[in-house]
Amino acid sequence: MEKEKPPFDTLDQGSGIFIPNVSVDCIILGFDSGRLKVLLCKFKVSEKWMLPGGFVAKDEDPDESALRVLKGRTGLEDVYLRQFYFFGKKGRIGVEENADMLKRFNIREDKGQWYTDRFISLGYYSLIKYNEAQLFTNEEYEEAGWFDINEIPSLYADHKEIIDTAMSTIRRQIGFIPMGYELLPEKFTMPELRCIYEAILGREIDRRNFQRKMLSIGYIQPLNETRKAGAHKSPNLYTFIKEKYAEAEKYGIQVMSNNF
Amino acid sequence: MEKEKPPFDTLDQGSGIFIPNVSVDCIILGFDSGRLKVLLCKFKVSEKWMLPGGFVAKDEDPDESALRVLKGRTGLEDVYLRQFYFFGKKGRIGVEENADMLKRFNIREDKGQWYTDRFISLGYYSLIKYNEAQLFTNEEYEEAGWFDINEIPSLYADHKEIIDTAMSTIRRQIGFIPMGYELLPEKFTMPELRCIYEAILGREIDRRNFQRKMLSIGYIQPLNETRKAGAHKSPNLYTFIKEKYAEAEKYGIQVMSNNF
DNA sequence: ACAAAAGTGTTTGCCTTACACCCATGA
DNA sequence: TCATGGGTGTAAGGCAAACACTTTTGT
Repeated sequence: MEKEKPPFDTLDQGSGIFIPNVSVDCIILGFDSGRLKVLLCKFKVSEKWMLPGGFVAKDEDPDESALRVLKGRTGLEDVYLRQFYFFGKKGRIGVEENADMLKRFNIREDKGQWYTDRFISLGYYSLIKYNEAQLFTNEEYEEAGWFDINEIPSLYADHKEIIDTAMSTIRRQIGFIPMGYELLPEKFTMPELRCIYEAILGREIDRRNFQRKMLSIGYIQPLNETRKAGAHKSPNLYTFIKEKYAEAEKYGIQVMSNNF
Repeated sequence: MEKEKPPFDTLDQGSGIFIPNVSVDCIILGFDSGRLKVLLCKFKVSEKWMLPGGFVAKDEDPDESALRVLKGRTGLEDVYLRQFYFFGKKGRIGVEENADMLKRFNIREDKGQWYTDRFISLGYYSLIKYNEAQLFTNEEYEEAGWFDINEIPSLYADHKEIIDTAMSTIRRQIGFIPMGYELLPEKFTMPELRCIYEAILGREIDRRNFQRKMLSIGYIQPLNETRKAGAHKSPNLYTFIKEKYAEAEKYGIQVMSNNF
C-alpha cells in the first residue's frame, strides 16, 4: 500500500485489498499556541467530523496502516505512534449512520456491504510537531482541521469515546510518555512544556515546582538563549537530551508524577 | 454463541460464524501456594502449549468472546477481565506452524484457509480465584494446566510475547488494579497479599512497610481470626472492603505505589 | 515606575525506607 | 528455648506543595 485512495474508491473496492471488519483510527495530537489539538477530518457530504482512519491492508502490519494514515494526512514519517485500545462493540457504529454514508457517496449497498458490517477499530494515538505537519486532503470531497482538545464537535459514531479513552490513557501513563519531546520543537520554553502537562492533566501546575522537577530529572538542557515574548521577562530556551528520553520510555522511569 | 465447540468443528466451520482474521487470547491468572500462575492449553496432537483463546462471533462483542472462552475453560462467570493490547503483525504466527496444526487435525487446506490467514489477536487478561476455577477440557484431544508465571514452557506462535506484554502492562498499572481482591479468597493473610505484589513486581517488598501501607489505604479490614500455618505465629486474616476497591479502579486512586 | 511573567530559594509536612523490637507457635 | 515468621513502632531522608523574593522586559 502506497497511498490512501479517495474514499469512493476505497469503499467499493476495499473488500479485496483490506482485512475485513478491521479498521484503524488515529488520534493525532499537536501543540500550538498553548493549546493541545487533535486532527479531525470530514467528508464534505457528511455533517460529522471523524478521526483520521483507514483499514489494514492484507500485506500490512496494523502499525504500518496507522503510519500510512498519518503520512497521508500530515506528510510526516517517523512519528511517535502507540496503540492504546481497541473498540469492537456491535453497536459502536450506528447502522443508519453508515448506510447514510454510502448513500451520500452513491455506492450501491451490495458493493459497500463489507463497509457497513461491524468493524473492530484499532486505536492509535500519535504525538507530532504541529509546525511540521501539513494538512493533506482531497479538497474536492473532504476537509481537515485542528481542534482544541477541549472543544471537540459532534463526531461520527463512537469517535468521541475513542478520543476520551486515548486522553485518559495518556493521562495515566503521562510519566512514561515523552510528551514534550514529541510535541515541541527542538528549542522550547519551560512554560510551553508545562502547558502541555496542564492540558493533559486538566489542571494548573505550580510553575516553580514544575520547573525544578523537570530540570532535576536531567532530560532537559538549558540553552543560553531566550525568546522574546511580550511585555515581560524573556523565558529561557531548553532542549531535550534525546538519549535520556529514550531510556525513560524503555525502562519506564517516572518522568513526572501524576500527583501534581 | 453458547459453548465453545471442539476445534475440528471450529476450524473448518468457523468461516461463517466468526469475524475473519480476528481472534481473542486470554491470559488467565490465578494465585496458588504463594505462586502466580497462568492457565495454558495444549492440543494433544500438538507439541506446544498455547493461551486459551477463541474467535469473535459475528453476533458478539469482543469482550463477550473473551468471557465465553473464560467460562468454557474455567466455568467462571463475572470475572475481572480487561483488554490490554492487540497483536497483529504479519509474521506473528508461523505459516508452517499453522499449516502443521491443520494437518494434525486432518482438515483440508481449502476448508481451513480462513484459519491460516493472518490473525489480529485481541489480548485480554483476567484475574480469577484459583480455588474456584475448574479446568474444563475435552480430554480426548486436549489438556490444560496451570503454569508458574516464571516457568512458562515453549509456546505456540507469539504467545510468550503476549504473556510478557500482559505482565508488563499489569506491572505498570498495578496501582490501579485490584489484584488482591480478584485473586484472593474472601479471607486472606497479609503475607499472601504481599506475595502477589512481589510476584508481579519481581522483587521483595519490605514486610513491615507493605502491611502499614495496605492498611493505611483503608481498603482492607482486619478480622479477629488467624490461620494456623506451621511453626510460627499464625497470621491475621483480612478481608477487602469491596466498595472502596471499586472506587479505586474507577477514579484511578493509587492503591499502591510501584516504587516499593 | 509598574505590570506581567520568568527564575531562584526556603520552609513545611508527608511518605517512603530501613530497621529495632516484641509476639506467637511448633519442634 | 530456639528458630521462624508475623505485628508494631520509630527515626532518617527525600520529595512534593506552598509561597516569598528577585529578575527581566515593554509600556
